[in-house]
Amino acid sequence: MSDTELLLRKKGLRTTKQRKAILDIIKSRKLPATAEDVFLELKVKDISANISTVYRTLDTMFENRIINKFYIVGDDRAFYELTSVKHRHFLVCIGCKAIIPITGCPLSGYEKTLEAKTNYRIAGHRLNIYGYCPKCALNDKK
Amino acid sequence: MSDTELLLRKKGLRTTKQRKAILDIIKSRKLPATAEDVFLELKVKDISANISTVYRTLDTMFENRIINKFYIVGDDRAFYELTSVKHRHFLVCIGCKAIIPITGCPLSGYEKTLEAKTNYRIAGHRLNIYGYCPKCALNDKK
DNA sequence: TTGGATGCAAAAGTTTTGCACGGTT
DNA sequence: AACCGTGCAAAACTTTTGCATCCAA
Repeated sequence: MSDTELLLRKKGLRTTKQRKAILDIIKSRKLPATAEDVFLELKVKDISANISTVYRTLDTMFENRIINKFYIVGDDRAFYELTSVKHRHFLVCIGCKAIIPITGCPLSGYEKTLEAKTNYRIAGHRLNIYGYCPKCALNDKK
Repeated sequence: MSDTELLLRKKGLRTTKQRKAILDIIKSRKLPATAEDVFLELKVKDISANISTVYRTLDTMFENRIINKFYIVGDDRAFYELTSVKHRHFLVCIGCKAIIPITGCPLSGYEKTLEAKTNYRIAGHRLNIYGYCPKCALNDKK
């Protein structure tokens, strides 16, 4: 049984062709993907899956904490990535919208402080950093 | 001339009834508002403004850096707030979706480090922290 | 007066839903 | 066999756009 199938079973989810394919795509991506990205890659791979199935599957996986879901400023669509990828953040270019991962999280330790201060049970955080990449910085003097 | 009008003029924007009302609403809110929030409050105040005008106005203000625009996990709509509010972050309850502002930013200093490391010109960041508020933590043992 | 802003209606884009059918367990 | 997942089509929801009209400068 494949790695991907195990991951689904562990959560009590049925292992269908579509789910395996969608999860494999998410796993293979170096960067977060949109529902459309997944849908198009399925087509390229000649695996039939309806767009509503893609959304439902991504939603199910999000609820089962297999993947994260988030938004990036400048783009109104949801992005998805494996929750098991090493914790990281993204640096987003305001100009060309390119996103690059940043290694090292500046928030280690902070969550505990906050937990004590607020009495919330902290589950995680989402941080994106915005700026201009070297190329766009040249075109956009501000 | 009102404060709100000055803010618009400073950016070279025309001061219309709708723009003043929309900006006043954003200013009066303690927490970020959605386009719909603004639209409904306009109605309550009996100020006629079309939903497309609300979006266009918010967009114009976003481009002129009068307001910020961002998303919160669990809600697919855009939120807006004044850029001039003191820099802050939000703690979002995964259960009841309540959001509370957090004082103190754990990222001061980090951006300069990153600028040196990446050669990007950093403009800012967006951080949200997720967890369960005391009430929801009781109902959702995980 | 004139160019930018608004209202209206229609469309675009993303995401969700009802229902019948099909596939996993 | 029972139940969950999928396809399809339609709808819901958020956001954008074209165009005529209106209004601030």
